[in-house]
Amino acid sequence: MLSLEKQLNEKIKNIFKTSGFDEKFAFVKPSDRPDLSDFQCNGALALAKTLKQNPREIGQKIADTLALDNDIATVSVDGPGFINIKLKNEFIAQNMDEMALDSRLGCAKTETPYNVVMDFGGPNVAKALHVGHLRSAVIGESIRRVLSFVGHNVISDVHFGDWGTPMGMILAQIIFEDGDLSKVETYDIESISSFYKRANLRCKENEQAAETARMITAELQNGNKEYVKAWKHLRAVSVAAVKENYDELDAHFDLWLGESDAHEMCGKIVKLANEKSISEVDEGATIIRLPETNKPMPPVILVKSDGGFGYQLTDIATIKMRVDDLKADEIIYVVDKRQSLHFEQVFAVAKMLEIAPSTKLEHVGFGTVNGQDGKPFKTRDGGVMNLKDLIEMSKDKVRSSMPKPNEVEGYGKAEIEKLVSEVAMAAIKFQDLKNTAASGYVFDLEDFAKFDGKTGPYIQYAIARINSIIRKADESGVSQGKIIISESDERALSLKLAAFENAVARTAEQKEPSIMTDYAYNLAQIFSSFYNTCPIMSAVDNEIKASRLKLAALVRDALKQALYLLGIEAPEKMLKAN
RNA sequence: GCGCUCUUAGCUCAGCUGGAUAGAGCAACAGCCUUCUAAGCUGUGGGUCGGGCGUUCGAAUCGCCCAGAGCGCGCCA
Repeated sequence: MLSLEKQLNEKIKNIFKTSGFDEKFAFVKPSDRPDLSDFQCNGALALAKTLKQNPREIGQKIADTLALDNDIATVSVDGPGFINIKLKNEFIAQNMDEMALDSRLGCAKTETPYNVVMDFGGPNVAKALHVGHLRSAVIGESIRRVLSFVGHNVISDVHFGDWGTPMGMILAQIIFEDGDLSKVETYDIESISSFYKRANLRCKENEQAAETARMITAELQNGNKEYVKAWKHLRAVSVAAVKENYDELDAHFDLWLGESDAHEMCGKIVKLANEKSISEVDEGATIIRLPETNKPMPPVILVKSDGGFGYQLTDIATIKMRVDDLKADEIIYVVDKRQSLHFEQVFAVAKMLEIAPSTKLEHVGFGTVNGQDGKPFKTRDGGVMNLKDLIEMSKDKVRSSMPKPNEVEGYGKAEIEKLVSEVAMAAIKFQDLKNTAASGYVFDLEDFAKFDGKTGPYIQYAIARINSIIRKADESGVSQGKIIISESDERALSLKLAAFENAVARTAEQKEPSIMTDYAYNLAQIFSSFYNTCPIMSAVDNEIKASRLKLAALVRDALKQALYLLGIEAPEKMLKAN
């Protein structure tokens, strides 16, 4: 089916076409003045500018034709030239009936599906995920779900940080403390992580230690058997730990490749750059200079003076692999926006090397999670907060508001814990996703355990209440019927439902999950008003009862789908302790 | 120094080709549970959209200047 808004746009487009107006202005948007109209078209204003004509006259011409349409209740031209459109209730109702039959809720699949490779997550060996990793995982996963719902073929790759200097630092630290690498394979993630922390400190203070670490890194990359063997263990343990984290976040990765997998290709890229004569050797490093602009554009270091590959080279090589092996039409990096210059450089080199001639490269940068001081968040001891701790904190808060296991029939320990997890994760993810990705936000521990107002649990709660009504309807044999719109809350709710497609489309276009959180919240909010003013099961009129039941079920479907697109679960019931 | 991104209600943030009375949530205050889960609903108060100039019939939105903040700028990733 075509969404209501799209149907309306078709009508307008036809009028523009027959009137000889540029069709690019032929579209409506939900009215800014709900007291005056359901939708407004500002096209006359834009047209007037290009045609140098009176906007009200153009608007009136369009409005007069539109008024003849059977689905339109009233059309008026107001103010400087807004075309205000009010739809007939029957048209909206019929649209809802169609939407209820459509498993995609009015969202047609794209006619031009792409192969999209998504690079998000970005975990590193020996580092547990912390709050800084939250955004990439949560935003990336949401965009992944949205793009694949829209119909693209999305492949996600975690792009594990497993090949840089930190590898040499850890190995060096272990050798420094143990004398050799003989005990490496007995170390778990905690000890590897603590080796890394000590390595970090030591290399900062001691230039000699840093030098040794770089040397070991280079030897590892050149295939030193002893180092490779130890490294394999570090990597395996880290991947296993990180997988657990991502499972809990419900972030899905099709590929678990890492920087190390691009190693061979890195060598080829260096060769290619040399053949094309775009690289040069400077101070012992192999670099590519980029065209001067008005902004600082440092050269890209392919090979460091110690012989190790630079991380930019890894990203460049990975682009080639994604284009060659995965046939990527588009590669999306969901990475901290502080890396924007890095990606600008990498994309520029990819272009110079002609390794991705028809692939769109895009960096979706997100802002940092900041502390009260406006700088990237640090705990009191100067460290970063573990993601696991954040999740536990939120779970504790949820758990304390829940009934104890077996207090509610069918809810033993396992069921309660599942519910606790679903609600806590909803609170955390929604809290993060409701912010525009590009802007950072101030970290407040309390925010991740809030369940009132514009939060994930609020939306889950709306769904749970609808589920409850539907269960009741099933028990008493009441079934859904044709939608009838008579109350203003029914009308408002229907119009919001009709906007689902628009919300999905905008989220996909802008790769901006906050558009979806906003929509989901507004829909849940309008439903809550409806819930209070329009009784369903106790409605006296059977037709109204059947209509409202169907409307409620449709809201549930839309909210569940919206939450799915955000990576959030929708529990059947929301329980609360007395 | 150069560049990028920002500055909207007490706090955290929206604001869809430039448009009509700039919107939410939280916090505050006042109501609503014998009625589909009160994690809810209804209402009230609260903003010279950082400052200035300009473009325009019209600017939170576009341009320039200023002030303030964050981030980035060759061998960490």
